[in-house]
Amino acid sequence: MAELSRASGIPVATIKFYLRERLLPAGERTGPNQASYGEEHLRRLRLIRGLLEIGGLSVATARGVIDAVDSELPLTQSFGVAQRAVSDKIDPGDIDPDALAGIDRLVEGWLVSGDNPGRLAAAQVLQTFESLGQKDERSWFSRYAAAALLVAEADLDQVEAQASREDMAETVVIGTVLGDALFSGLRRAAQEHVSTLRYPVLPEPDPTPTRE
Amino acid sequence: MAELSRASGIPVATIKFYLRERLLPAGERTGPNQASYGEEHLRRLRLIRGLLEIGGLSVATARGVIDAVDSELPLTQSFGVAQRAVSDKIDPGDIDPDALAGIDRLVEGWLVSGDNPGRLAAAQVLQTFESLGQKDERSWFSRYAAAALLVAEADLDQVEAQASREDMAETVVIGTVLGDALFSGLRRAAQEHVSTLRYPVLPEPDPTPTRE
DNA sequence: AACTATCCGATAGTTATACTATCCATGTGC
DNA sequence: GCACATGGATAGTATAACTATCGGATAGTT
Repeated sequence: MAELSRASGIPVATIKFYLRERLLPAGERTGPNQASYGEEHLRRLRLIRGLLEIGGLSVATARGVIDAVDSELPLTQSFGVAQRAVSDKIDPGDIDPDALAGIDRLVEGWLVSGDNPGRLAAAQVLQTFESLGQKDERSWFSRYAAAALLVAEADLDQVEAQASREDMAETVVIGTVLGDALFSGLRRAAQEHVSTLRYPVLPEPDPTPTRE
Repeated sequence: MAELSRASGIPVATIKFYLRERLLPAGERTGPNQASYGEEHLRRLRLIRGLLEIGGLSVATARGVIDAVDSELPLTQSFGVAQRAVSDKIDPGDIDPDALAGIDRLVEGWLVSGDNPGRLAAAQVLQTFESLGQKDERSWFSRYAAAALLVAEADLDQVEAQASREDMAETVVIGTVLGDALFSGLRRAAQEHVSTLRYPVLPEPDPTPTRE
């Protein structure tokens, strides 16, 4: 275990904590008080840290996500499980039906079930925007929807490119969790880019007075 | 204050807490122990709840974001301020230079400064994907970059559509924070859509045995 | 065999965050 | 005149994610 700690950079006490929380499977016992850990444990630790630090998941949520990877669910369901695990529960009851209808109009033609957590989350955002009086946000949002579709296609393609079912399931899960972080990072970079393009920094007016 | 609590659905104790934390400006004093709150306070409360609940920000981070709205910064800097407020500090030192280079190649041609928090965050994600052995993720990511660019254009357009500088600043901020939530919601919906398209639910095989 | 170091597992403690509840001195409104 | 609300300050609570310590046992060293 000390070795695992050294290799991963995570303190022993924390590794024990993850074991207790069933995020990390127990090592192979070599004696009543000895166990050995292998490459898979190191890999799993990296996954855990990715989910917690980058994905910002709670330990409980991360356990759900990891269980989904380990489960033998058909792939088509893995997305749903991963999505539900990372989305915090939203009571459809306290979402403005108008906002829900607004989202549905935005994604017209999409095959989305009524309890898709993303649909509810998007409606919540729309509701907040409207209550803040943001104007004409629907056309703004429709461009988000178009981009989301592109990304979703990319996600599915990447999943299909995996060799085995386990690899696919893992890609679904880390794609769902870390994909959010990736996109928001790239969006921030793109915002700076577009902003710089549109409002070029004017050449600093020369502080040296012109000679005359 | 009781009235503000009733109108917003937020307990008085919590409103006091927000006042203490300087998320909410003090009401207009009508006496040494009396103050009145107006529409703007209600609006601000809604903004606060949106940032905390939907955006998932901490109170401290939300204060930074709100200060950015209230500040008189030129708009071009508001994005940077908002981005820095919502991104957790990443030490560029513990990011694999290869991952950074990978992201830079992905966004080749973009005008992005070296310390853009999104660039660092994206590199961190790339690093995690690579350490998990995800294969061929660069081409996957490049499609994210293309989508991010679309969204960033939409963001800037929406900001430009605002009437006043304050409205623009607020749009920058809520767009930065809530836009992440919106996109990930729409992405989840789109994933279900694309997945359903590609793997249609087979018509349930009829459980009734055929007569013969 | 003695001794030291390490291990596992359990338990308890710590820190940070976001509230939430209580007090109290004042002041308002009937 | 007086019950009651208000604002401000202070203290308490709940949860989450670690982190530190302890005890019994075993492994390796000599």
